[in-house]
Amino acid sequence: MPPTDRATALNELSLEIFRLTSQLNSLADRLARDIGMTSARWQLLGTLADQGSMSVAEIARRMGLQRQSVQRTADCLVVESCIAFRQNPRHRRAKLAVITPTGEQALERLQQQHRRWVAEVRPQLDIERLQITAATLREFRQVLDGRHDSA
Amino acid sequence: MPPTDRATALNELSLEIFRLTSQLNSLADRLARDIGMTSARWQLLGTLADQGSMSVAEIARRMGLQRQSVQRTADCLVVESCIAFRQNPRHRRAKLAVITPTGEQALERLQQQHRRWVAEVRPQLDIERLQITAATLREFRQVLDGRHDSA
DNA sequence: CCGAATATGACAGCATACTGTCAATTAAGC
DNA sequence: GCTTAATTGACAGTATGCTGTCATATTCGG
Repeated sequence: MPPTDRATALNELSLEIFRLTSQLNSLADRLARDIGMTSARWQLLGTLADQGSMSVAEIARRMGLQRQSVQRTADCLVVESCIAFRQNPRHRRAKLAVITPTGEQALERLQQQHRRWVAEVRPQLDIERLQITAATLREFRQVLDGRHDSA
Repeated sequence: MPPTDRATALNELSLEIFRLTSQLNSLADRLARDIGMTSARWQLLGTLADQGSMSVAEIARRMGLQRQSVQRTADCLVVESCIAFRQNPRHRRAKLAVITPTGEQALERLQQQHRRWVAEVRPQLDIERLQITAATLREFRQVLDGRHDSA
């Protein structure tokens, strides 16, 4: 197989990933709009719910984003009373983000919306294929991760 | 398989897609930085190169973005003399974007950088798996879309 | 042929990603 | 223990998605 085909395959996959990102963000924004939430804030809230309490830098690493991006989203969530920062016994500067009752309530409603949507699309999805796809993407990402010095 | 697992699988896949989008954009920005280009502009330029000449609205549909987002990126590329708008015989308002010689030159250098990168990661990628993955993602996207076009 | 619906571009505003820089804190090495 | 490096949060600036709205151009139904 000539290198051209390989480049084409990579481009096709990349393009598909970009399109899907738009679709997923759009969907999440739509599901979250009724309760005044957005895709990015929902993602942060969900990550925090999985882990209990984390510093902003930890959340960023977990989500694969820059620290500063997460910081701003977190500040928004604090303003909306969905999360709060409490002192971190292990680090004076890096406070721990925790979900507030208001945040729990919002998340519950978001998850409800999400479950409803999953029920809708369920018949059209082969769950095992999606799992295999996620695993392949994870490997692909790790290849990209190991190449920061290419230029 | 209980619905919880299904939702988890969807979340895992979505998270992976978001992470990969960050990685891919970061990579493209890095490869393009030397020649003063960015990921988004490179993508637009590449799409235009594939198709010859298109209106902004056509490019947007092709890339799965909003018309207005593409318009602004296109305006940047005009300022940088990489593309130009010429009259459209079929539509007085919707002018056709075309690549200028400057744009061709930039694209050639970008593609050179890209080929170099592909050569680097080649040994670590199973091209057929990536193709299968892209196909699965396309189906997934079409479920989200609620339609079945084949872009 | 004409009026309504649709498509398009222009402009404005916003959400959220990025980078860069700085000071404060913690961790690591000698 | 002290110096140096790495981590963290804060702040500023930029890139690029989104939505909303308006005027204009095109297309379509009757």
